[in-house]
Amino acid sequence: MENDQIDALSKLMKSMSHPIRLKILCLLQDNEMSVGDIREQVKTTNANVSQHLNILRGQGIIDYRKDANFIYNRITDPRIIELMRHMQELFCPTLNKP
Amino acid sequence: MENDQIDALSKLMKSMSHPIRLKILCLLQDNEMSVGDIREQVKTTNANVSQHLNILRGQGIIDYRKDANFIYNRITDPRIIELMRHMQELFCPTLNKP
DNA sequence: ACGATATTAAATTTAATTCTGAAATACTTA
DNA sequence: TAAGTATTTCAGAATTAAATTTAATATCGT
Repeated sequence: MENDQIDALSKLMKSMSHPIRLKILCLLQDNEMSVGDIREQVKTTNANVSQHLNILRGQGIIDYRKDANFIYNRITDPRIIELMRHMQELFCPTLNKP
Repeated sequence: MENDQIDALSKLMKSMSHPIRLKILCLLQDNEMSVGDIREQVKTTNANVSQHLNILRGQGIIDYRKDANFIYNRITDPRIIELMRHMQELFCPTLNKP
């Protein structure tokens, strides 16, 4: 594995590994959500959520659509959904048990 | 997914997502390696490698065995190997192509 | 035991993130 | 247009992480 790829992957992982951002990604696995909805779940300020969303957008992980004065966010990169699924499977034993 | 699990996973990911530590994990995917060997590949100081190894040890990701005045490091958690493999598959298109 | 090499630990400095609160922008409805 | 709601931006303070330097410990071969 080459150094460029390692750097790129480490940036991606770093952007995902903040607890608030990881929780946002969990929430967005299933549904798209507005900033306000996310703020409620994550229990922080609007500004804080907005900044974290920007970091995820910068990595091309999420995207948004505008409707009225709401912004609905969703995961764009299917690999991220796949990765989240796999990590939950590996590290969250209480989930996905039949 | 619960908050505890999110926090635990974010800590794990954070510990993996430093470029030097990610590279160390790549190197250790196949072989065990001494600190000096790692230092050569990663091109930094011994002390720096040692610090990063300590962080990975603290997360239970890697382990070591002593032989003479060498310390051979290896990945202990099979889930980490599995995760590394999967991430390379998803994000490193040049690898694993037949 | 001595000198050489490998490794770890502690302390300091430097740099990067994160949070907060206020102000600014965008859109909607009355 | 005025007022209300949702979101973003900005600047600074607070926190946390990283690198460097230096000192300490351990093990080998002779």
